[in-house]
Amino acid sequence: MAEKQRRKPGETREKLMNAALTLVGKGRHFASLGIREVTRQAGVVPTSFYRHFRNMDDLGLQLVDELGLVLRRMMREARANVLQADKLIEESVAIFISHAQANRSFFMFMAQGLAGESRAVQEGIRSEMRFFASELANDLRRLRLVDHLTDQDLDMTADLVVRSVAFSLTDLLGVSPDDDYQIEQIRKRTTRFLQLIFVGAANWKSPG
Amino acid sequence: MAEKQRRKPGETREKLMNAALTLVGKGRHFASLGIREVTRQAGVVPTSFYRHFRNMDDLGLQLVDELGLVLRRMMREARANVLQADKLIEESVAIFISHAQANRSFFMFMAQGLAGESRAVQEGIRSEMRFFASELANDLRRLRLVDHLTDQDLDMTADLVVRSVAFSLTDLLGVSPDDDYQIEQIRKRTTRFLQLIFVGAANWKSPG
DNA sequence: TGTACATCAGTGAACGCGCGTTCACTGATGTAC
DNA sequence: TGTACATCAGTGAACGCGCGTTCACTGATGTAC
Repeated sequence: MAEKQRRKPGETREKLMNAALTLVGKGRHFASLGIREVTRQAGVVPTSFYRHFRNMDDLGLQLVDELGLVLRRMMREARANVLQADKLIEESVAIFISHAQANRSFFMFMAQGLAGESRAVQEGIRSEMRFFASELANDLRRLRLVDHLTDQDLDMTADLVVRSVAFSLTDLLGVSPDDDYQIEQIRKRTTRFLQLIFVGAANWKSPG
Repeated sequence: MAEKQRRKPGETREKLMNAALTLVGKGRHFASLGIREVTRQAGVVPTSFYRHFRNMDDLGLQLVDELGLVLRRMMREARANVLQADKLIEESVAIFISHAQANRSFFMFMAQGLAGESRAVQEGIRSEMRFFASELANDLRRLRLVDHLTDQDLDMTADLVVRSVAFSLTDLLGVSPDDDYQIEQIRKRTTRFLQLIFVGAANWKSPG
C-alpha cells in the first residue's frame, strides 16, 4: 500500500543523505551520482528529492556539515581516551582508524570531495581539516610536549600531521574492511609517519 | 567539407585523451565525464571513441600511463637541476610546482583518481607514487645525507615526503594558476613540511 | 476545545533530451606477390 | 612497379533508455482565533 503520509520530520531527508553515502560506500564516486539513482536507493519517489535539496551539490554540502560532526566526535573520543603522553601517537592513530572503519562511507566521501567537482564541497572539507588541525595544535600546546616551537611552527606541525593521517585514510579506504593484516600495516606505517614528524618537531629550530 | 580520412595514426586517440584532460582541467570530475561529452570536446563523432577505448575507464587507465611519463620527466629535471645539496629541498619543491602548473590537468586527474571510481586507475596512480617514492629513496641513498637510516626507514621517509608533496598538490590545484601570492605561500609551506620531515629523519633512531 | 486555513512533504504522470551503443558504410593505408 | 585484398579508422543514422525537472494533486500537521 502507498504510504504517503509524512513521518518524522526530516526522515526522508536523512534517507536521501544516507542513500548517497551508501552508494559512495559501495565504490561509486559522488560526482557521478544522479538524483533518480539516490532516490531509488532511498526508496523514495524522485520528486521528493526537491523537497529537501536544490540539487546534488546541495546534498553534498549538507553531507560536509555532518562530516564535521563525525570528526568532532572522533576528536572528543581521542581526548578522553589518550591518557599516557608516551602512547599519544599510537592511541590516536588507533582511534582514528577505528572511526574511519565505523564511518567508512563518510570518510570516502571526504577523500573524494577533496578533489571533487564542487568548489563549495571542496572548500567545506578543507575547512573541516583546518579546524581539526588547529584543535590538534591547541592540544599540543596544552600538553607542552613541544614547548620550544613558535605558534606558527606548531600550526605547521599539526597541519602536516593531519595531512599525513588524511593520506593514510586513502590507503585505508583502498583495502577491504576485513583485511586485518593490511589494516594493521597501515596503522603501523601511519604511526611511524607521525613519530617521524614529531622527532622533526622536537629538533626543529625555526629559521630566522 | 567532411574530413573523414585517417590522419596520423593515433591522432584521434590523442585528441580524445586531451579532451578528457581539458574537461578535467576545467573543473569537471573524471568520474562524471561521458563518452559523448568527450568526443564532442575532441571534435570527433561519438562512434570514433570505440575505435580507441572500450569505455571511459579504459581511457582513464591510458591517462595514468601518460601521467607516469610526466612524473618521470619531472624527476629527470629535478635530478639535473638540483646542484647544491643544501638547496635540495627548496629547488625540488620549486621544480615540482612549476611542473604541476605546466601540467595542471594531468595533476588534477591524478588527485581525482586517488579517490576515484575505478579501482584500476586508483591502483595505477598509487603505483606511480610508489615508484616515485622508491626513486627518491635511491637518490637519498646516493647522496648519503641520511646515512644512519636503515633502508626501511629511508623508504618510509621518502614515502612521507611524496605524500606531503601530493597533498600540497591539492592545495595548488585549488587556487587560480595566476594567483602568484597563494602559490608562493604553498611553495613555502611545502618546503617547510619537507624540512621538518628531514629534521625528523636526521634525528631518527630506528625503534628496536 | 473546535474550526478554518496555511504550510509542508509526500505522490504519480508526463516532458523532452542526451546518453551509450550498435550497425552498415566508406575510403585511406599497409601488405603479398 | 602494379594489382588485389585485408585492415584500419573514420562516418551518420538509429535504437531504446534513464535522466532531471515540472506539474497538479493529496492528506497530515501546525497555527490563529
